[in-house]
Amino acid sequence: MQVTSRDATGTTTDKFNCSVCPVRDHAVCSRCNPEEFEQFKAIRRIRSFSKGAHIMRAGEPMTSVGSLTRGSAYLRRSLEDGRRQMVGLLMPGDFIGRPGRREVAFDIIAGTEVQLCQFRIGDFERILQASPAVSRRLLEMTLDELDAARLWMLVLGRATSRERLTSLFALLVQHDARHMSRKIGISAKIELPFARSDIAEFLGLTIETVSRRFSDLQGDGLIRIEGRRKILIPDYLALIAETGDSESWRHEFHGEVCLSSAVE
Amino acid sequence: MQVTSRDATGTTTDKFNCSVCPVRDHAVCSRCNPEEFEQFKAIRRIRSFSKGAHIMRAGEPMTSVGSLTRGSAYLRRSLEDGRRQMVGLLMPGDFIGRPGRREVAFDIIAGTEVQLCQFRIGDFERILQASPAVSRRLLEMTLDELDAARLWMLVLGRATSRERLTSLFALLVQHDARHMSRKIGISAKIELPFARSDIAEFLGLTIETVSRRFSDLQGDGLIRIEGRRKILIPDYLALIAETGDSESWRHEFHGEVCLSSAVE
DNA sequence: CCGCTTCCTTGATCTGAATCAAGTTTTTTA
DNA sequence: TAAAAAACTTGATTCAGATCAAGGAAGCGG
Repeated sequence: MQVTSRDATGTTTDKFNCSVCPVRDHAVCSRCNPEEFEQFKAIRRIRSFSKGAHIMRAGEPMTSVGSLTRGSAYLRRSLEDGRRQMVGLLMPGDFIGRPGRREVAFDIIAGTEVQLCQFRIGDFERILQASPAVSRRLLEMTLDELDAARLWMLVLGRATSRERLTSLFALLVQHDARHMSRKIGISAKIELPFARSDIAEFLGLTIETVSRRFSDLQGDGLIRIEGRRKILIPDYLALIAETGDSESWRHEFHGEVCLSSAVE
Repeated sequence: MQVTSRDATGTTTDKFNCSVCPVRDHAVCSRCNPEEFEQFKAIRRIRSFSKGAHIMRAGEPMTSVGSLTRGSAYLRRSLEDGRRQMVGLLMPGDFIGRPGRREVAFDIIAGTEVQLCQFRIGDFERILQASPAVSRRLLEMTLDELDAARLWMLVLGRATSRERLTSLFALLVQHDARHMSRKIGISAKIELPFARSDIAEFLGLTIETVSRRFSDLQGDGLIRIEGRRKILIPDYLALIAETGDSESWRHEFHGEVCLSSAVE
């Protein structure tokens, strides 16, 4: 059983109830049988990180893995002269860490206040070995992330700055839709989990270019900027028509797009 | 048991001996017990594809999965106006296809003559359900591919054309090293599995830019172009110093870099 | 509420890679 | 083995996004 501890960025508590866990039905533990679930409960440790904190740093030993339960975080990798690229976006339910590897490969940074449900890597690996339900779920999640990473490689390799920004909006709308298990209407409102500089790092652009494209898209009526971190998308289909790959952004909805107009 | 069949691009044969399979010790089946191994043997189907052939096409139903046993292939994804990006490189031992998904997400194209060891997706999924060894191995392979994809996202998002090309060379040297289980000396010779236009698609550049950077690197003595598809790298460390991320290309060797000079 | 800092926007200019345009070399085919 | 096609290289020009530079708006700490 875990001793309660505290460090610079986070706190540990055992007062956490899995039955009201916000990611209970899509995290790595979501397909466990009751017995496996008890094992996880016994070894879990809830921690929180404040916005901007490093959850892990590339190169340091990987001591724990776990699920992101609240907030959002991102994976980042840097070139030696400081150029940076975000290489992944972590939303509630996503798994953090890599069983079978002893060293962290990417910086993981809290984009907002973040809450994690962590396990020491050895403890987790023991459950992983023993439980086909857990390893199957983790495989499924990893395969999904691999597909998403490859889809994003197309954006980074070939899309224009306008296409990149509209693709990011489409991605965020979908994330919301999936996690809120809400259907998307013709219009949508998204909360940006990042500052402009983070968006630039995500898209492989500079902050100035990102800012200009925000203005352009607003000028063209494709988005409405409502305060620094909120944007309204009056017509989702018009937006994805600007991504250069509307087919896959429509398709990725898994058939949940609601085409009815007259929402706005 | 599989009936022998033939189609436009490939042939099926049952004359294939797993005990001399070139990827026996790192493919998805490499950790099976003898019983599981027999199951694979019973359902496998060997097929070959000629250079340039589509092994699978994005959007079509995924009917089979399998291992690449000989040759190399790549994953590609296109924007609607035809811009293309390679999003993965498949070498012998790599797994093709995605259990749990019914539709192919990427075009898969044979870069050379290719030989595959395929299974019908349903057959494979049955073994995957039953065998922890197979699902653990597939998880491990998928996690490795995810890391590789994310590393490449940094190249596509932030690297200059010169850095992209040197990174590709570093990647190919490492692939060789890993598959030949041969240590890398200070100098290396690589066989390019692609034409210039494929390299351009891989790097997110145009063919003209790729050609110019080849010439520049040769002019600077970092490579020697020996025929269309062979290049000699006289000094690997000098080459990776040009990638903008020499640390990770050195590191990725898993400590196998041989620093002894006087090889050339 | 004020001053400070951080974040964001906009403008002017520059630059690396794209595009357009020939040529050259290699490979294929007849 | 000659002709045609495909693959590659090099040069001139253009352009999207980077860089350099300045100012404005929002959040914050006292």
